[in-house]
Amino acid sequence: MVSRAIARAAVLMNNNSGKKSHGKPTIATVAQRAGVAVSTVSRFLNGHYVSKEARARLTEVIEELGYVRSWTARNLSLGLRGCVGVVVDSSQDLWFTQLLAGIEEELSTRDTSLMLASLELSGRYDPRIVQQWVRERRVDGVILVKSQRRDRPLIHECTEAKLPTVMVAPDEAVAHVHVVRCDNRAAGATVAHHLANLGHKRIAFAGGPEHSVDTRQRLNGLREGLEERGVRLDPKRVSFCASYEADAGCQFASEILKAPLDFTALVTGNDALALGFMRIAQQHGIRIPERVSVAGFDDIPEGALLWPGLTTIAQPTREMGRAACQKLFEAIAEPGEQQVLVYPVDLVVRESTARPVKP
Amino acid sequence: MVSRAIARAAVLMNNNSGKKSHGKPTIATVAQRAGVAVSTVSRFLNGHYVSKEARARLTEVIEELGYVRSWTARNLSLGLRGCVGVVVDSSQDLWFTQLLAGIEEELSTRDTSLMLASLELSGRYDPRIVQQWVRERRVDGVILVKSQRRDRPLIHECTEAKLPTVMVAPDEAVAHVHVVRCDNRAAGATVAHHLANLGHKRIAFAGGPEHSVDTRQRLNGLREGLEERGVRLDPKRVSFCASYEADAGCQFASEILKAPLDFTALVTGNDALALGFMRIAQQHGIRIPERVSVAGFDDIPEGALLWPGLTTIAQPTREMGRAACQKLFEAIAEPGEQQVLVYPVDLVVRESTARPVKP
DNA sequence: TTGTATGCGTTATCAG
DNA sequence: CTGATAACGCATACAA
Repeated sequence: MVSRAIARAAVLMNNNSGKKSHGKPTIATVAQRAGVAVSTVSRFLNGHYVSKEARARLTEVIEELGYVRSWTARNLSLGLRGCVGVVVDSSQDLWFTQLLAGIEEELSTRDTSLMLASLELSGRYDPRIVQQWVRERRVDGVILVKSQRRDRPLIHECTEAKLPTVMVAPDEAVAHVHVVRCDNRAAGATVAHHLANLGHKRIAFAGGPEHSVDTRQRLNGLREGLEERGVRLDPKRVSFCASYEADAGCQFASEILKAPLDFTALVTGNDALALGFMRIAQQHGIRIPERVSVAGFDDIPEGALLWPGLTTIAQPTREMGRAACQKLFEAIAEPGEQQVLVYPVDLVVRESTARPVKP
Repeated sequence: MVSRAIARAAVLMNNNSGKKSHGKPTIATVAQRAGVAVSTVSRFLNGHYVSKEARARLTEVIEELGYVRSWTARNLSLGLRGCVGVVVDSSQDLWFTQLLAGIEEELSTRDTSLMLASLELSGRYDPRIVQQWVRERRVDGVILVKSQRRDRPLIHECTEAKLPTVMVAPDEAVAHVHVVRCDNRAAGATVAHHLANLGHKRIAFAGGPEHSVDTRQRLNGLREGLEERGVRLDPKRVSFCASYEADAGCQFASEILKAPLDFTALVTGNDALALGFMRIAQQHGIRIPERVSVAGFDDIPEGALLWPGLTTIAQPTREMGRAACQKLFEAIAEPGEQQVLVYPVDLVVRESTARPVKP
């Protein structure tokens, strides 16, 4: 007992003068300098009850010492990791990089780092890394981006482990997790109105995979939007691609261009499909938008880079990234109700759509 | 012997039974179950000296308990953060996202997370977040991607703070840090040979900023490569853009297209510039590659998406990301010599280059 | 409101 | 080679 008290005294001595550790001031240094207990400092740092005088003294001392708290220690004490996981099919996805910017922004305000996981890093689907995260609880929460049907087991594991989870733009109906997405139906309707206003009557739709919720909602929006303008979307002109990749758009184009085009405007399930279509169409000498107008969804940056620029629907992607992060932090702080946040979309008109030469 | 071990185990059991842990097994749980001290377990985990028997017993117990070590605690003890910083102008940069994939890959093998910082997140240059990182030592090291002249103060702060630093594809001459980059001179020479082989004699170069090291090296490589084929690069056909963005490429195109083209092939400082040029050229009805061949550097994914596809020089970007990460970990483990890793490049031929119609 | 004492899970030191 | 124990820096019941 006595020896222990002495040891403690020695420690305090050390903290006082020599700063034996990394040289950086700790909560103890601050406490001592301010003449209060460490717990008071801790309470102050976390915004709990502290007397006016102590508060003033502490702000002063902290400033003076240039003290910054150790989040590692805090996390250890709290049983946290100070790190959230972000999961996406491929970090190459351009829409995702915009989302990432929003996440990054929000993360930088807290002291939380992030771990990235691409489900398809090396060409084939492999969710094991993420499964490790949840099993070993290497992250305090996860943001699942654009998850699909094949991710169901993964999602299940997250909820099962009671790991705070936020899904962004899920292409699946999900429950028991926060969701941040855009208004796909409105997006479809907006495109519809744009094309109808230009005078298009014969419009085709080339979606992503048929079971994709995004595709279905966008298609519904398109159909309804056209009907509102008295234009009918002929089911014969509706088709689906195998994926959302540009390759699938190329394939669709190669297929459809075997016969003469019987439509004046094409709406695709997303921008990548549109770009793929445009690439092949141009290769075939088909002029856009003179011969056919093209519109997509997502507003990926490439759309603005090529000629003609792609008319598309923009989501407030960065804002959605920030929101996802905020929701995740809320969920980590106190697991509560699951919310669904729906964001409005915007039409971006570029050169790929124009009045039809002959309706 | 045996009975003593058992007795000790019993005591430890008692000691431990009162603990209110999160239910997860800790190093102590493992130690008592295996009948050894925590320090032995720790040594085992870190690959230090442990007797054969203890080693065997521990692997067994750890497997049995499903024990996973707490990296938070480890970092606290080691004075680390378990997190590296990755800094780039804009996380939207497509070349960067490929690099990120490599970094991600390497990070996932260790238990280290990452913090992202875009120097130009909100439109204007703002290195304050990164400065905070180094001052408060919120990261164990940083990877600086494509840093430029304006980043000099930042780099200085990093080295000053003795923060392990790796630079990837720096566009500046730097010392005292690890560097991972590609062979820009060879890249230029490779393009030169490709174009010369196609029969081009009148070749133009539109670089990035004039002081850019990348641009200068690529230009030198191009010039030398052409000379090797007996083609002279006319200085009148060499110009520089204000930036490496597509916009600058557009601007260059608008400018140069005011007069008739006096060259049959254009090499740009990077792919983005090439895309910008192509967009405007096509808008002006200039056919690529019939009227002018175009080649860039970097092999960003968009280059393959449009028509005609862009001929370019590919870097082993992902591998470079992994290497940067590895070097950083080495530097964190033991600060030592600064190395420069130079990676070879590859020519990717697409549709934007062809034989000139009339040399 | 403040202070005391202890826990969080590892690693490092140093004596056996 | 192994074991006991002091850091690491912070949070928080509990007592005052």
